[in-house]
Amino acid sequence: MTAYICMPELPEVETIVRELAPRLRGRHIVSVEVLQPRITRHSKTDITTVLPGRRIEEVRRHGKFIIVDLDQGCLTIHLGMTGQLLFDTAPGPYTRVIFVLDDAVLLYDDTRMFGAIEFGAARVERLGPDALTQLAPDKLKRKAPVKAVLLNQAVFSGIGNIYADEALFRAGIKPTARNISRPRAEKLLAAVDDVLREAIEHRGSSVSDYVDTEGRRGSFQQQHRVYAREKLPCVVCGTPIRKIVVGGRGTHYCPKCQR
DNA sequence: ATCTATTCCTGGCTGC
DNA sequence: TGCAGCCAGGAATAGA
Repeated sequence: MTAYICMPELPEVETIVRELAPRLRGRHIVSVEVLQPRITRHSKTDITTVLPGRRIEEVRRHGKFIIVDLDQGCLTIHLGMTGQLLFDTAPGPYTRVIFVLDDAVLLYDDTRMFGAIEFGAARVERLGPDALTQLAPDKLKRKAPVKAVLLNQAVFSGIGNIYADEALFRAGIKPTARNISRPRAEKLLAAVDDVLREAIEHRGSSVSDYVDTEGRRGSFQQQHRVYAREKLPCVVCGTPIRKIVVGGRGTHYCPKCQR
């Protein structure tokens, strides 16, 4: 099977949570096997001893974090770059954690191991408000480049590299702009909300030609206007899209439409 | 307090 | 053709 890369940002995690919640709600965890200890590096509690016997009450999301509420405590999952949750699949070379449930086996696969699984919500508590809630424009007024502010999960949580670039394009704001005005901040937050909701409708963005067994995965990559479009013509004005580095991340923008 | 650079990790791509 | 070297990026960390 060809692996697909979904670059899990808020819309991708939301899509996964919507699939996961009805399948996990009410189930019990039978046993847990950690094949790669690095994945549980942030956990203060050994998940292999604390999880067996727990009942799953709910699955929800904050930013890019998946939160599995249990009858006692919760489990927090971050997919990093390449994390995947797979039901009833044979373990492969990148299977890092195996959850045996009362009616299924759930695998956590992750090639690059940037993802993390921990007992408790310590890291979630350090996050800013979820990017799909009502956001305060004044929080964007900082000295750092506005794109770096968008990526700062302590300011707003859930926006990653793809949707930061896409929202800045839609708002007509250059990624390197600093101390942006109130009207521009409001415009940018409206663009963030638009792009995230549209992406959720498309089940997120998938990078590569992979189609799963149901024939559906994210398709929002077809709507990308700047991300991964370096040197291609701007969809609005035809100017070649430029790629620079902002906040240590590859950043795509239209030099004419974004000021 | 805020900002910036570096680190982790590996598949896939580039170029010699 | 083969392989070294670089690139991608979310979040933690160290340093400014």
